[in-house]
Amino acid sequence: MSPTRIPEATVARLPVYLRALNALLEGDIRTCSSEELATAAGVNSAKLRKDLSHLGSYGTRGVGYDVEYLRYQISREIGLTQDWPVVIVGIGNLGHALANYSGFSSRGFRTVALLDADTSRHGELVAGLQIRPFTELAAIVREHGVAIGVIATPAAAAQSVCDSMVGAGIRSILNFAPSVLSVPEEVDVRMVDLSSELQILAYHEQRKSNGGPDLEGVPA
Amino acid sequence: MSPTRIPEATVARLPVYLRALNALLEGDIRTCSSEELATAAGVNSAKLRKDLSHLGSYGTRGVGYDVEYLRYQISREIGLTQDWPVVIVGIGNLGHALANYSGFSSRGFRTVALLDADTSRHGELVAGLQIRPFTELAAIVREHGVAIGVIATPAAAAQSVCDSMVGAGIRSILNFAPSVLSVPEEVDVRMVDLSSELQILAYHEQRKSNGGPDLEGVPA
DNA sequence: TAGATTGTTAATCGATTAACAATC
DNA sequence: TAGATTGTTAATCGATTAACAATC
Repeated sequence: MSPTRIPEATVARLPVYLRALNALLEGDIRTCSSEELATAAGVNSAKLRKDLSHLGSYGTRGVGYDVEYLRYQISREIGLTQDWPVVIVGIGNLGHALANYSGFSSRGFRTVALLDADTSRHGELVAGLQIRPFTELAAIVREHGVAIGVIATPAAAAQSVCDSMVGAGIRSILNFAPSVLSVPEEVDVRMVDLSSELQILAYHEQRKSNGGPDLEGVPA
Repeated sequence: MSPTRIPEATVARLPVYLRALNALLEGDIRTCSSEELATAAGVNSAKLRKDLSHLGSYGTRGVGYDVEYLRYQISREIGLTQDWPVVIVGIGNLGHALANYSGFSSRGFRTVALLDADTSRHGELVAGLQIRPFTELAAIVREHGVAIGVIATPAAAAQSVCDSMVGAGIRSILNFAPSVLSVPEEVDVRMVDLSSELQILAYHEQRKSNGGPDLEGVPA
């Protein structure tokens, strides 16, 4: 009943739980405890139960959770029971990969157009859709009611593509280009930086190799 | 002098600062204040200064930071002044995109091999490298001292590829396949889930459309 | 010296975790 | 009733932020 504010950290884990529930269902597991689901999702069970408690009370004490039912409740909470038309701009290798990515064309999301500025690519078929001119963006957004745009262009083009998206009425943008985007307050941008993750790994790897707890590898 | 533990949240932002510093340098800006750098990175300046204070004292009060010098210090902290040989497994569209991704072949990282199980792809040239059989993994890891492996295979293959990587001595894995990986304690896995981000956007978008502060859109 | 801006302090806020009462 | 497991409480931990003393 209450449109409770769900903590941001919890929201970020809901997709992980959803994936774990799907994996359980594929293994024909119909019921699970918080312990089992937490293991499948790679978190600890106290955190999982706390997270789920923000959505409501969808388990049964002494028994556990009905996998199918919990999956539905999480999907509904995220908004995946609605239809989300998506447009992808920049159909290089990454855009191509995204267009084919199962998570982008399943449950809730529907890629309605692939746009690229390169005229020589127009008409080319990718993931069952023809690549179309970037200039058609506004018309496509209007026609399909697109609320989410994905940017997979080179960094140099990203801000200008972003501006066009905002101008066309898109208020949620997923940015794969390695550049910070300026947007009006009401627009939500999420940045996925492929190389950041690699750098974070390198940081930890370096710590492993170098000093154990009590500095080591210091030349005499 | 002290090998201070840098907070995880700070580590995750260092790549962002690095990118912002690179952008400033490209614009021929040699000096910046915490305020300017924070804007370029998309964070607030108090957080930036707090983050940088964990690395050391690399600014000048009343003046700001030397862009080049700060960039070097952050690079060194992350470990990018070392050479990190990387191997990518699974050369579909995503693997292809990663192989060409600038962040993967610049400053510190060096892709030494692209592997795929599909024999029909072997020998194909991608980003200047020939695709090689997955069976050569162990030999390549040994030869080049690979410490970081990237998985860009379909979900079904990911765990088995991961096991082979661990067996070959890789201790840091970046996983783009949508599946949770089981690894020994000493192995570090980071998961990049392309569709999670889309789902998080959808959640917020849904909130925007539906209820303002005082529930709305409730049918009478 | 006056102005600017860092690096640090301390207060606040949010997230995690263990423990357990509620209850199936 | 006994056993199991949720949902919640409360304590701990870590991250964020504003404010300002230090200092260039």
